[in-house]
Amino acid sequence: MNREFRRAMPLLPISMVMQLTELTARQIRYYEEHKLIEPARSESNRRMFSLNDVDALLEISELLNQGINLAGIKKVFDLRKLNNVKSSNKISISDEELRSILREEIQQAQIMQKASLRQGEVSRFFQAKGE
DNA sequence: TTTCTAACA
DNA sequence: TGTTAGGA
Repeated sequence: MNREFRRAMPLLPISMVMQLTELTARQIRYYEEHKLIEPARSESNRRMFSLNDVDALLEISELLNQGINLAGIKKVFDLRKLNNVKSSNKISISDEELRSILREEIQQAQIMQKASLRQGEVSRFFQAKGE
């Protein structure tokens, strides 16, 4: 149980995490606001990230690129916790179920994209009608 | 110099 | 999300 301890050790300042994840400070802080990560704080209130935080952020950007929104990512993370909490509690959620949910999230994201396009067309229509 | 919070032409 | 102000 030493590796876990090291991975959870807050060591990196936000500047390092920015380079490691290619994310902007704004994004990193934003994800923290939404509880996707919970970096520790130094005595001077500076965020101190652990390797676990870096991994989480890398995964967040991946899922984001796949079209999933923060709410979806939050679900995926929460489900994973619920699934990990104290050894794989016998039944809990299977890997297959987790992937299934992830698939649905991606689908929903695609649907939302199409919806946005339609909304754009609709708004253009009204603008044209007004002009 | 670096990072923090809050806020928005 | 970007960006910036103002403080630590």
